[in-house]
Amino acid sequence: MIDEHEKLDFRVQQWIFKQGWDRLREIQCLAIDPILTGCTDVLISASTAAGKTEAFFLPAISTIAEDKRGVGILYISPLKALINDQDRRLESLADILDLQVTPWHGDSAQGRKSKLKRNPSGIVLITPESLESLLIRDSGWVKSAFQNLKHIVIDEFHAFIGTERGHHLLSLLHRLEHLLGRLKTPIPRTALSATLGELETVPLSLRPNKSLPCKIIKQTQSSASLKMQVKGYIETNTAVGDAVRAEQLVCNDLYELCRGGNHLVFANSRSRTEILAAVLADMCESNAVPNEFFPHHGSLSKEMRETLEARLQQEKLPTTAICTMTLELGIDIGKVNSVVQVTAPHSIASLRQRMGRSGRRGGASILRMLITENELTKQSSIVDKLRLELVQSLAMVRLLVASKWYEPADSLLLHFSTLLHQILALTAQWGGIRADQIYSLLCKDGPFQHVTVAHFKCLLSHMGNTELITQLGSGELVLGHAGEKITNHYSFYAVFKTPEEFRIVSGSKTLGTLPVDSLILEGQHIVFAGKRWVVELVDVEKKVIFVNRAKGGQPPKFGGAGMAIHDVVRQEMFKILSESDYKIKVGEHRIEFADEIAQSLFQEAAKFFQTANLVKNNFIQQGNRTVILPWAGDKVVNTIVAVLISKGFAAGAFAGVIEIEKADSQDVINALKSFQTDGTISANELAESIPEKAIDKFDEYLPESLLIHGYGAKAFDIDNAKIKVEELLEVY
DNA sequence: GACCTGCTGCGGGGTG
Repeated sequence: MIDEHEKLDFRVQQWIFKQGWDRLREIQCLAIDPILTGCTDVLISASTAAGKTEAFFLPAISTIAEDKRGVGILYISPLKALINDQDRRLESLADILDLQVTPWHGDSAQGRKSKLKRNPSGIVLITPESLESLLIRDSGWVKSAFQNLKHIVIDEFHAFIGTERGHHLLSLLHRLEHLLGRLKTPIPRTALSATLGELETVPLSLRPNKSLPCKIIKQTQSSASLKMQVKGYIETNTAVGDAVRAEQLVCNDLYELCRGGNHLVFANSRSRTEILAAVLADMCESNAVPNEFFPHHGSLSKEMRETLEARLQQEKLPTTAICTMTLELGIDIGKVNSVVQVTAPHSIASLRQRMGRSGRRGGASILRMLITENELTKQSSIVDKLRLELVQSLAMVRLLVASKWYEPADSLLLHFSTLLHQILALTAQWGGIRADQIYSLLCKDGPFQHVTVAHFKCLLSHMGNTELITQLGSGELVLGHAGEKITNHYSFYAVFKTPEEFRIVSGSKTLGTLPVDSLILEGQHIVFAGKRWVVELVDVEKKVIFVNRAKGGQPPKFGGAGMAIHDVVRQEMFKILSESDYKIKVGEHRIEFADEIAQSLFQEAAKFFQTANLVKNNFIQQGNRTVILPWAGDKVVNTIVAVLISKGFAAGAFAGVIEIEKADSQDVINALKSFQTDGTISANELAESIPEKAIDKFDEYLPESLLIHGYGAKAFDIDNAKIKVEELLEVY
């Protein structure tokens, strides 16, 4: 392995020598053979700053050093900022081999693009959207410029897996291989990712038709350790809306923990990011010290974000960024002293990604979680009594540390919105194309393999009826009037959309706005602005949700909406509550990772859990309300809620706990028994009663039947809901 | 009380 580098181009070896590296790292050595030979896909999984990019580029560049006709390497990134970073990092290596590097995205220099158009060669760094625009507008040039393409590499691959954009990317790569006549001799793909976990499933996400094998290269367990702590806070009954006062305790600790060093504080929402940054800046001012706390999120200007990124990277002044997921991906900010997570993380995959941002010079990663729970009153909801935000956080730490598990992509999604986009894109690219060609390219051999011929026919005929496409006398399909209009606008290229917001209105008063990507059913109970509401009417046209006040105790602080929590996380929560123990076993020892307040909050929750006998008691009657504790993921929970609403109950779910108003538990049990035995309710049927089903960008152009089908597959899981209901009913 | 990502071609005006 020591001499592995000698297989690289002589000039690449010289470059390595000039960097002062005494030897290549393990993943870099392991990547040399598979990338030089080019007859396999490669997945490189290693932490941030472990040299993944070089692991790909050193051998890949060696294979194109001699033959410079045409573009040799295509690098694809989810972010423009990463392309700019990569352009800088490749400069010296490319210079030594006299290779052209061209960043190609919406904001990159026109001059360098024109130069590539005249003389295509070297390395192109591009986004999926820019690649789409090249295929549609200039596929002839792409065909000749990429004729000699030897490698495709995808950075931050986990950011694409399971998403609409990821499906778009797979479709683009398949269309590119088709255009270049390389379906039989596929161009090897390399995926780079820092997210560890179930790597065996990833090759299928990289090439669904398996026309090339995939070599997995994984960083062996680094000696770097992880230090983590969960800190608890109790919020005394603050007036609702006094967000600043509520965050003061957390800010006192943040000030002590972070001042003087470089840290990232992940706050989960833009508004909380702003509040924390403002409170901390005020604290600096009143203590007469320079401010070193700054916000970073998607609504801030590019300039503000870049200034803060540069300040973090330079490490000249102590800096703490209070941020959302904008600082989660691999933008070049160097490593920080520690990472702080305020409020429960949304997924273990993102927690792992955030954690990897700390750990300087091979030292330990340091992660703290600051979790605030409400002080209990007589009115407190069961979500508060069970301290579910804290319990979820403890469960996620355990899964992160002990089991190396992370949330897999939902493989049941049908991606009809993206399929419609790709039909339009293919038609625009080819000018005219036959239906059977589209079907085999996109569905049979491409990434939309779940789509049946019947679905595809239904979609095409609807697209014909709505003038998105038109069939010529020859049988070929071309763009229709509506299709021309959509594809001619630059907004066509991206498959994801910025979600529209619905106004929440009570009487004549607007309470605020809510993105429509969450489940909203008429009759559903929701929490908004710290109060309980029942949805009366959804006006899809005007984008308004009319609500009325609902009675029934103090609403829970946590879990009214948000990202879907996975089954495995809820089961881990149930496990630690029923065992009254969250500590992590290592050999004979049990590792404590919670501070005193978090420990006592957990004990409170565990005691409530035991006293109410919640191991067995799945249906709880509280006055005229019934509460169900299914300990299941949100897809199953949402399915049970929708089933109950379809049977006339007023149901809602918070943090995975189902609450049914004005309902006797025996009636609820009977309703669930009939759901289990009558076998008539399908996901499509539940989806039909959803007022607004158009979630993804091109959903509005889908025929109603496919819209329902796609929504049903995305929101509901009848099979697993039945299994869960059977479990719940076992003792009843 | 979620969060994030991306995009064309052209015309007009200023600068060297």
